[in-house]
Amino acid sequence: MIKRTPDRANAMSSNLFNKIHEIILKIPEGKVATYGQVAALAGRPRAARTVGWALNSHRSSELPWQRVINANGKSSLPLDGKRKLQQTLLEKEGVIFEDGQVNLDVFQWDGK
DNA sequence: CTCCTGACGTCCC
DNA sequence: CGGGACGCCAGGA
Repeated sequence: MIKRTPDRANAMSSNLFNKIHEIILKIPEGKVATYGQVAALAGRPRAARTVGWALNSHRSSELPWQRVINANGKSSLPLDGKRKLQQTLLEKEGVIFEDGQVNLDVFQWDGK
């Protein structure tokens, strides 16, 4: 008899977070993605905030949070210091900041 | 179970 | 163009 393992969700408590993490890791160097974009790829186009929550909650050093910015092409980081750090890291990757903001038309990740 | 908060996004004024 | 308010999703108290 096939036991219907109702604990399917038990396998991964937070599928969403895992997905977000995976997507962010997929962002190529020299490119950036917006919270909304990551959320959309994760399957929750309206969960842009959740993406930010995931990063803030996890803040894994292995996670290139630097490549995740808001739809304005800028950092949503409230801390100016961290914001500067992000800009510096991205510039080192080849992302050009124009007046403190990135040209998404050029550096936004295609998602592929 | 209800209320509050948060690395966002979009509309309105 | 700048500032304010609402909506969405998930977690913690």
